[in-house]
Amino acid sequence: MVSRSSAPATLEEVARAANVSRATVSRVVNGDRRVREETRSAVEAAVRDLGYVPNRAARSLVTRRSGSIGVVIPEPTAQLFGDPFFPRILRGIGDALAEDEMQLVLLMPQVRADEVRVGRYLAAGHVDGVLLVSLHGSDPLPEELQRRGIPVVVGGRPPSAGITYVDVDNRRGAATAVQHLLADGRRQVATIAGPQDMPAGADRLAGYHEAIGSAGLPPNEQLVEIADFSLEGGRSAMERLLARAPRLDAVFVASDLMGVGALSALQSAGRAVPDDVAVIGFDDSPLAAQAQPPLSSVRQPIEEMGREMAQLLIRMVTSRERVARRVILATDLVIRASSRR
Amino acid sequence: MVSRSSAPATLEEVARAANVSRATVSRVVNGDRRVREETRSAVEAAVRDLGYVPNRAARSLVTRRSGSIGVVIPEPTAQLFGDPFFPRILRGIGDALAEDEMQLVLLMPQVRADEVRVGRYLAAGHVDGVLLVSLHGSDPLPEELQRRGIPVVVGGRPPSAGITYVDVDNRRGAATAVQHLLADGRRQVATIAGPQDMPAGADRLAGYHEAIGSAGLPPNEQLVEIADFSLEGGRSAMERLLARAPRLDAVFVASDLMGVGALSALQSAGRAVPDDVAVIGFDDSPLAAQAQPPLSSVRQPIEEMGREMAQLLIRMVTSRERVARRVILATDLVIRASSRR
DNA sequence: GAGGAGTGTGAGAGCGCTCTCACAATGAAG
DNA sequence: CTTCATTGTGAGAGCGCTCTCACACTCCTC
Repeated sequence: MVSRSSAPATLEEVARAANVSRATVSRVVNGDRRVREETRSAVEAAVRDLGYVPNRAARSLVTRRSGSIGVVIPEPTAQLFGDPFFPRILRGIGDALAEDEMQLVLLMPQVRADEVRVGRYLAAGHVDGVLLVSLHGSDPLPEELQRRGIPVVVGGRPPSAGITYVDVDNRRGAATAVQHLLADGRRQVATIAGPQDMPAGADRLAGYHEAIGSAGLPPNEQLVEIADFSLEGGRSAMERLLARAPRLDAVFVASDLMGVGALSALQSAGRAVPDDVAVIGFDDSPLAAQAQPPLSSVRQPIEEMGREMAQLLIRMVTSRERVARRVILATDLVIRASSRR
Repeated sequence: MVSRSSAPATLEEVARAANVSRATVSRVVNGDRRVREETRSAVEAAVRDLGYVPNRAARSLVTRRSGSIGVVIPEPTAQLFGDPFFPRILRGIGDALAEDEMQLVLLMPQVRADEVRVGRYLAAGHVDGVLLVSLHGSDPLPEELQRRGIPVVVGGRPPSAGITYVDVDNRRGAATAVQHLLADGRRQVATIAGPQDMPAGADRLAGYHEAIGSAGLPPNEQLVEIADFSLEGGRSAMERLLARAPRLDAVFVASDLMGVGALSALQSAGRAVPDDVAVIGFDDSPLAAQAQPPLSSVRQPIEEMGREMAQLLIRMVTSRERVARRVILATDLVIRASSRR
């Protein structure tokens, strides 16, 4: 029966009810093994009766751990995708944190001033560790925090070494997509790449080049266009490619949003997909499945990325180990009508 | 100069450095006016010198306030939109909370079991208040928390009265869109509505009916289709409408995603937009502007909604007032090519 | 000049918890 | 039967902060 009294129960009260000391209740609550089975069950009964829930503040005060971790997602990253990247990675993070009863404190700096404020906040030690999801690689925050001794895990490849991070295997994912196109008999495989100052953009282009090279084909810069990950950007990049290399018979597009733009440009140009031109996107966002024709795409394990980040961070926080690790998650190629003969 | 010593400075140390008592430092830090100007600046200097930051846990322990509020976004809501509803509302909330130095603790229950866990967590008093963003109206959580004396503000119209909430004026927004179509000379104005168990879905349909009625037109259920807020749902709903009422000359669609689906169905059916059929969507998501032709839409002030929710909650937390309030935010009609002759 | 009404400051209790240390009780080893 | 671990438990000291209360000073007012 949960007590209906206004003030929540304290350790003291539970101890009195169970006829033991505060210390013993604390042991039971925190899973210390050295408690007689009999005592333990008496305490557990008292905890249940009084509806006792430990006071986080009091616990934090003595353990010097807040039980919460900060998740920093700069505004541009949050807005970037039409597809639900943002909720999905948060979900993965949230899942993993919930298992350890850790709180997720969300921070979304929008302007430079916010970033400074957020940095100060994090450095003040209000959280036990920090997860940083950033698609642009230029953020100085992770190194700064690391220098102050605050555990940090970055999502996506960070600019500098020495920082623990989790990334999707953009390079291999892209290469696999291109290999698929080549195996299908396509010979003029173009690509619409993302911004080259973003690791995801650069890595996917590298994967494209790698696959082309491995197939023994000569590199051809006429077949490469850089765009900005937007639908409109994809459309105009496709138009430029068609103008420059009218004989292309396939295109690997570094995001689904751009892929949908490319499809629309191909349609306007009277090219049939996949008969004249095969298209493969990246992200496997809901958009891809709903496109006309449905767009083949490289699927990223976003939730898993979040979960992995959180788990790495928790390990750093609890073990105080400071070895930089990196985890690269594999992608899956999802074949749909846009690349099927 | 920020101290480089490992342990962060405490009130005690600041007090010693400034040659005053702990109480006085506390007064300065918390902006108590009754401190001599001279004393105050001495304390402030010491704070700066030592890089003092108050320990949240210690403060919480005595004030019985955690300085954080919980934001609950059930998974389906987070995933629902292709448009960035989720980051936008969080951004509004985050902004308002940052002004009062409140932490945003994010909770994303996915399954029923999570909801129970989250409910327990919130009821345990680990947060000072709760914001609940839910598009489905059936959640029992807000009432439960309210009963336990925890301040709650809901985003979107909740099922029961007596709960403070912030909503967008879905009804008026829809009515305005339909009025615009009618004023343009359209006479067979259809609608693709959202799920009727969601307040946003029901309210937008009500707005449609209201505008039709106000114009003195007879209600015609042949012109109403219910869909599920998805692109594919919009497409097939449009097909059904065309089959049933081939002479329709306009359609108000309760979301942009469905609107884009409707556009594609109209195109397949050989209807020119806006010449044969005018289309207006809802949400003003990025999708709307990128559609072909660009889709007119009803813009919702999402960030403002988040900000308003947070401000209402903060007021409830600090003033301990428990009067249920409601705030309805106005929408804007954004006219694009899809409804322009 | 006595009494009040501020105003500025310090002493000290205590928020609810963890954790060290001491100690009792038990059993194994010599 | 002592000695020494081993195990189970309690006493008590804080963690860093806020807030009440008391007190020392002003500065008026009659």
